Amino acid sequence: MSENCWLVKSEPDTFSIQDLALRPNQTEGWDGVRNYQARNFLRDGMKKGDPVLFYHSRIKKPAIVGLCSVVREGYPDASAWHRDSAHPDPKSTPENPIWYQVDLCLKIIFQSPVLLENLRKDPQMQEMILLKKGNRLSVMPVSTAHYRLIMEMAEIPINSELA
DNA sequence: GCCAACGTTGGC
DNA sequence: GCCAACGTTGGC
Repeated sequence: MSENCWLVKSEPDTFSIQDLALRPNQTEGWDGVRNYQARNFLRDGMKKGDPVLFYHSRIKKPAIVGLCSVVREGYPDASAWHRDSAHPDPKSTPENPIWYQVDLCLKIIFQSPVLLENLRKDPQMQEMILLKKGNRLSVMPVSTAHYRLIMEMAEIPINSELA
């Protein structure tokens, strides 16, 4: 089992971590991503068991609000060729899929979410992709060091959810 | 293959 | 709600 850590963004008005908690098995297919760099992480990078931080964007206080893990590795995103998809892409077909997704299962909703503003204040966090100016990636890797610091900030005992 | 125009993201 | 930054598209 690999040890890579990730972060996914979601607008809570569209899909929040509370929505994830209500899904069967608290698991959801992470579909609809239409960016090649993010697609590559979904298709090639994310492995079963990898921890995935869940981030709420486009709200007053953007924050990392919880932790999930990858329960199914990259497979074609069928929403691309479904009629009423929110993100249709006629170039992607079952024979030649362009877009990929993983399945994510909820592990923890943080009692104390890690606010973006607090990450910005922390000198140890400045290299996070999330904090880079103009960053729009919705799926990105997180270093193990940053992951541990974030879990610390969220007051999650470090041994409880690693591995 | 350049680059202007466009649509989208996401912090503020 | 605004707008800067970004990725994609398409004319040339």
